[in-house]
This record gives sequence, C-alpha cells and structure tokens, in this order.
Amino acid sequence: MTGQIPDIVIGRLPLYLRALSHLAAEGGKITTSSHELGDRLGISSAQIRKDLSHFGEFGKQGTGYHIQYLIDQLRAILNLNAEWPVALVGAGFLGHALAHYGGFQHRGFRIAWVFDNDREKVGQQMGPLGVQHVSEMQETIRRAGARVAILAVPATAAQEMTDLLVEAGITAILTYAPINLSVPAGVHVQYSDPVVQLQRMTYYLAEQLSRP
Amino acid sequence: MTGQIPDIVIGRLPLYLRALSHLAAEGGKITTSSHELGDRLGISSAQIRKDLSHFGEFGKQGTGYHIQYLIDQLRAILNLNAEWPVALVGAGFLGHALAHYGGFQHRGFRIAWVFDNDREKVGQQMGPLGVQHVSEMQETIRRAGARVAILAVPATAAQEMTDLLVEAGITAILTYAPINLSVPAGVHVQYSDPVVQLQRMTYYLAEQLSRP
DNA sequence: AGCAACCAGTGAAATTGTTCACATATCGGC
DNA sequence: GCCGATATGTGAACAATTTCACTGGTTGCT
Repeated sequence: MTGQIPDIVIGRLPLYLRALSHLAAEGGKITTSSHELGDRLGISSAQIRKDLSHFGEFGKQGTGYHIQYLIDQLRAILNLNAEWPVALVGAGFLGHALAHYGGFQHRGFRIAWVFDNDREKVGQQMGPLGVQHVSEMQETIRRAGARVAILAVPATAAQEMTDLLVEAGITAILTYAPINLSVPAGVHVQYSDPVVQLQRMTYYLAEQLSRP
Repeated sequence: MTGQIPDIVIGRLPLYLRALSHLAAEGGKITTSSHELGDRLGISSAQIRKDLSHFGEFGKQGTGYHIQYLIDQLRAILNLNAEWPVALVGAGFLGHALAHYGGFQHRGFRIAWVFDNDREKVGQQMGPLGVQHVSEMQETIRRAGARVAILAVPATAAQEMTDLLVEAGITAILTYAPINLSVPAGVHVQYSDPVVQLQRMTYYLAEQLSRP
C-alpha cells in the first residue's frame, strides 16, 4: 500500500483533485466512480483505482468514491491543507498575469511577495501586493520560512535567481524561463515553456503548413 | 529506425532542441556529445542516443554530434522550418503576457491574431497586434488555414472556445485554463495549469508548512 | 603507425508503468 | 431476503521505457 510512490502517480493526483473539485462544484452528486473520473480525464478507471490504492482505500464497492471525502484525502496527501505562501520573482507581463490570477485561492497557494530587480518597478502595486526589490528577497523568504517560488524572469536571469532562492530555503520552483535549471538534490522544479509545449504538437501536424 | 515513435520520445525532442540552441548560442563549440547534452538536461546519455536513433544516425563515433546539423534535423522532424501562425484566444493579463513574449520568434511560432469576447477590448493594441472579436475568429482561422492556438481564457469559456477552434480547423491547442478539454481524435492538447504544477511538488514538502 | 581516449548506435536485460480480470462488497428494487 | 447491477482493490499479465554493456568507428597524441 504505502512504500515508495512513483512520481508519475503523484503527478496525476492534482488532476484527480481538480476533476473532483469540478464535480463538487457542479453539485448534484455526492459520489463518483473511477469510471466517471476516468472518462473526464481521459484516463483508464483501472489506473485511477491503482493510483489511489497507493495511499489507502478511499472508495466503497458498489458505490464508488464520496467526492468530498476523496477531495479531503487528496488535499491531505498533497499537503494542501495549509496555504503555501509563494514568492513570485519577476514583475513583467507574466508576473502581472500570475499576480492577478485568481486560481491560486482555495487550491493551496497564495502569492505572498513579488520581487523584481528593476528599481523602477519597486513599490508598484500588483493586485494586492507591492513589488519589492530582489535585494530583499532572501531575507524575506528566510524570515517567512517560505518553500515555494515561481520564476517569471528572462532566461538570462533564471539561474542566478534560482541560486538565490535555493540558498534562502526555497525547495519547490515553478519556472517559466526557457532554460534548464541546475539545482541541488532535494529541490523540485517544474518547467513551463510554452514553446516547448507547442513544439510537442507540431510533430503530429505533418501535412500542409500554413499560409502567411 | 522509423516506425511508430512513442509520444514520450517526441516530447523530449524540443528539450534537446532547446539545449542545442543554447550550446550554439554560447558558441565555442561545433560539436557536442550525448553525454554533455544529458548532463545539461538531467537525462542519461543512453536515452538521448536511443531517442535520436528513432529518426536516423546523426552523430559520429568518437566525435559526437555536430550541433548545428542536429538542430536542423530536429527542426525538420518537428516541422519547425516554417513559422506556424498562432491564434491567441483571450486578451486578459495572460494574453498580454503571451502577446508580448519574445520567445516565440526563431522557435517556430508567431502570434498572428488575438481574439477576445469583450467588445471593450476589441481594437486595443497588444504589442504589434490589434484585438479582434471572437465572432471573427473562425473565419480568420479558416481563411489562413491556421492549425495552432493558445487558449488563455477563464475555465468557464474554455470548452466553448475549444469547440469553435476545432470546428475552424485548429488541431493543436495549448491551454492555460484549469480544466480538461474534450476534443475529437486527431486534435492535440497541451495543458499548463500553474496550480497543478505547484501541487505536484508539495507532496514532497512534507515537513513544516509555513508561517503567515 | 600505434595507442589511448572518446563516443555513437543498438540488441538484450532490467525496470517501470498500465491494463486485465476477478473476488468481493454494496445498493436498490421487489 | 434475494437478485442484478454496480464498483472497488488487487495480484498477475502485459506493455512500455530505460539502462546496460558491447561493438566498432574516430580523433589526437606520441
């Protein structure tokens, strides 16, 4: 049951959680099944059952899964019961988009600080937050004991900012910079490069290309 | 050599391409090795060699890979020699960030149109582009024969926009909406939900949570 | 020319991940 | 209370992916 759980399984749990939250929001139903969930996600029901079985027995034969109960369990597994304060690095267009994004709330995160190295931007208001200078970043992170950061800076600054973040105690980084970060063991990185994602699809778009 | 190439292999090619481009930009070297590439990417050298072997023999024993040649080959494999015009749907903060992002150039894409359903935003200038109303979207896409789109709209509008895009001929969608899209077979979707990505890391952040 | 250091490509082996299919439990209707 | 429909959890079978380890070609040095 427990043991060493594969990363790939962990990676699917947030998708299950998201689908369950939608089900809950739709109302109407109290329970769901691995089948229904699988249909929504394009994943086999067997896989969902097997994934969940790594963590315990959450369902009931004949009935399925109690939606709210499973949500609570997944949130506990993923350590989402408290709200993680997130340090956002970079106050450009992308930083703005992230700072104004309402989707963090109720899903375990809150942008707590925004840093930028441009003194022009310091003090600027971004949603509810004021932009701070990166020189204050490490001290702020250390004081708060923050663990999670989002990198929204140009590729040229990404590794340097990463080093500062890690040094200050950050152990989970979501980066939008189109570059591979080098981090010590124990620090987790998730990459989001829109171009890489687009390029993953063009292979399959063999036929006609385009007209200008 | 050829045959049916696994998606997971295709998914890594853009990473190889990106790393090679960085190597090329750094100058200094004409060739590289599977080992060097692997070190940079945190991937084993054997995997890189095996992945590339699906498409041909691009290296030379004792020497490694000619950087520019391999870049050219990968760009050809991924159909990146022409520039794909991309339809951006959603002119909010995220739409702005994408429209102003310089990273598409030289990597195979160009934001060619921006659509929004808010008449207030129509005509607004976003970088080099004017925002068009979604009512013009299908016609514009059809006329241009566009295949690629980026969805930067709220979750509530995502499925509806997807249906319009697919109907108009789009077959590759990168979406930032925190929702699973349902699309017909043959249409490719890449998902980017920052919250899901953060949640994939918090599992490993067991210890202390945070201070407000 | 000979040798040592490199390094790609690749079957085979090992590992990891997914699906199958079944035993077993629950529920609603009658 | 019984039956059929529904649905979980899970070993076992299967499939996919990664790594190993080796062959043989290349380079640069002496």
